[in-house]
Amino acid sequence: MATGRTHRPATRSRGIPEATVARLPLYLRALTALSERSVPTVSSEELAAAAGVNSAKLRKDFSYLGSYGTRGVGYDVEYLVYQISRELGLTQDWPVVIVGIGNLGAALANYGGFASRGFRVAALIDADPALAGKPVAGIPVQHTDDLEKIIQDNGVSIGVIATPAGAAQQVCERLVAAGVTSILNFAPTVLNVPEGVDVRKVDLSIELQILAFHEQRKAGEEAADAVPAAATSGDTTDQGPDGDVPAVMPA
Amino acid sequence: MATGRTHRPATRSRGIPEATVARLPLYLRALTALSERSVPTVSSEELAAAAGVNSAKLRKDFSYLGSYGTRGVGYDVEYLVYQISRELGLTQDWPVVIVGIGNLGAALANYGGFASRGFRVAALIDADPALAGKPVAGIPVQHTDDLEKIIQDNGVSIGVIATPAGAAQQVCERLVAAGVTSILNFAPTVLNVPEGVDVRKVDLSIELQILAFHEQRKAGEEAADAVPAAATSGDTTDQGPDGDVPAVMPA
DNA sequence: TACTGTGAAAGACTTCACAGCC
DNA sequence: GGCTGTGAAGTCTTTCACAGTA
Repeated sequence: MATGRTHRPATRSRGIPEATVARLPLYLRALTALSERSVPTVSSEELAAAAGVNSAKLRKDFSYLGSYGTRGVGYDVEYLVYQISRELGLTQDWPVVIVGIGNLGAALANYGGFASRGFRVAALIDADPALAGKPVAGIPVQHTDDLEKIIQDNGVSIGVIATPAGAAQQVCERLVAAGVTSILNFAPTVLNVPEGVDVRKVDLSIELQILAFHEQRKAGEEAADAVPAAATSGDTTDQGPDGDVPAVMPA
Repeated sequence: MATGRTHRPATRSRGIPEATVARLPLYLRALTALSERSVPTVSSEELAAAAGVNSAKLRKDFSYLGSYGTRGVGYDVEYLVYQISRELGLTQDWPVVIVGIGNLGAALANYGGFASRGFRVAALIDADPALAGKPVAGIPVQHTDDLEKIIQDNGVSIGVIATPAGAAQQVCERLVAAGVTSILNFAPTVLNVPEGVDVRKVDLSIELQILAFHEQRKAGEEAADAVPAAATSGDTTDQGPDGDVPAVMPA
């Protein structure tokens, strides 16, 4: 999914498939919950259910990390938590800046899921002078003018953009120039970045649009039952219309 | 493919690939921007750049919808906007409820990207009685007690969950029981839903974790010249990165 | 000429199914 | 017996490359 990829020929390094990487946080979350309940071990079947995937996929995913399970028994919860955390790089501290402290930026600043996973909100930045100095989630908002200094002083390599679309590219360029090499973009626009910089995007309305697509199709199917209009090439019972997807889908 | 029809292009064309569906909103966004600038036509190359994908992929994607371009010329912007909107089901009105009006719920309620795409926030719902009646984004918050009535009165089929993780499954069940068949879940938990209900999830911290993974790897590459085994953290029981699994086989 | 539309090839990801180990 | 780890098969997605056409 559209991310500036820096592919090198991969000497003999750990080539974990991108799809697997995207699921590791899911497993980690499920494992953390088990850990909090002091569950010592878990089978691939149980963990898969908790993470919302199937067990074959989970085992395959884990096989890319190494052989961390015990046949006949399952996986040691604590050990797996550690291994996955390490693989994801969550055993280190990641200072993060959030640029654009509107509703969304404030929500992000308050979001508990960051701190609990090694991410530390090092600074909040906004272009509105009226916001400067005002605390959000206990952190004073700083003005965009100081962006470069903030990045450098805090050794920030991950930036979160929650500005309006119109400001995003410019903010992005300043972040990159100041040393940021990973960007999480909430602005509904495509960011152009140089090689070596990763961008991931979250667009709230895109997800809704995908839901609408499937929702519409459901409605269409109901109607098709009632009035079998044209025989659309077709066939088989409607049990499993091909696009109908399992409950939880990959992001 | 066999379907050479140019008329009445298959609303019901068998199976647009999921990957394509997920990109349609991206194209739509880029096209909308062009439309606002009164650009009449666009080539696959230009549009692809604006959407952040490559042109072959875009053309392939469009080929699933029908033949909406003109060889030697490109695509008519307005026409494509309409076709994609229709395909996504955005030409109809989708009343949506948001459950959980914390920071994130409020941000979503205020988010402009919904309204502009056929989504209408029909109601805001929260379990906190203190919030009841207070307007957020101009819409008064209603109490969870009335959830079922709200869903039914408004004919809502899409629900957005922005509650804490602990409340999400229960809210989900009530939504589904009341008739909701598509859910956008922001709570960091897996939702169990019956067949026929679609769930899409957005987990803000997952995206950051994926970035951290790549970020970590970048750092590793820089240092790769130095020492083969970074003495990062003690790999006590671990096999170590050396004698490791073959990871990925060269296909 | 310039660009779309699309088979066919390549690649990525998922699932199957079972060998191997506890 | 129960469960992991993994080749192999199957499916989905991307990319190539070029025929077709306004």
